[in-house]
Amino acid sequence: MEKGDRLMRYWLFKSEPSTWSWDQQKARGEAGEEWDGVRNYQARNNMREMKLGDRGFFYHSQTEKAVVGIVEVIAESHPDSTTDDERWDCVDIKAVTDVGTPVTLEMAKADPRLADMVLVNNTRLSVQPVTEAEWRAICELGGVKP
DNA sequence: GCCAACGTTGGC
DNA sequence: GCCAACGTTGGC
Repeated sequence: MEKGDRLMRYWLFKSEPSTWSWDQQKARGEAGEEWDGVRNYQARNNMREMKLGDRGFFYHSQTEKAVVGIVEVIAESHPDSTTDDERWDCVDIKAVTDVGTPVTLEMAKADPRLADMVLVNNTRLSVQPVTEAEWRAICELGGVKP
């Protein structure tokens, strides 16, 4: 492997469907959308780690509490256009595919492979890292090719 | 609608 | 630099 190369990483983006839903994300198509409005350092730091082509789960909080889609990072960290505050950056993501069987929080909690997943243990973090093993497990539960 | 968990702010 | 107060998030 060459210098600077790095394996694809996996992430999870959490959104309230009433604020920004998977349908809205899909409607943006290839153009994608800024994942703006994040005002939490940990979540921001995770976005700063993201590279083009990284994949992520799209999670609906509140009413649905389930992973409903898969997204791809199409622009690396840049200033958040919704604020002049220089502290806040964000990435752009586009919808890649639906998760056929939405993977609910309940399902994630019930699966021993996901016992250490951030989603299960730190419910409040809105942008989270996902391990490759967790990625594969969720994809399997959701009926998606990883 | 409530409450627990957590992050952030501001006074000292 | 500590800690209490406050605000927000998200599961139930």
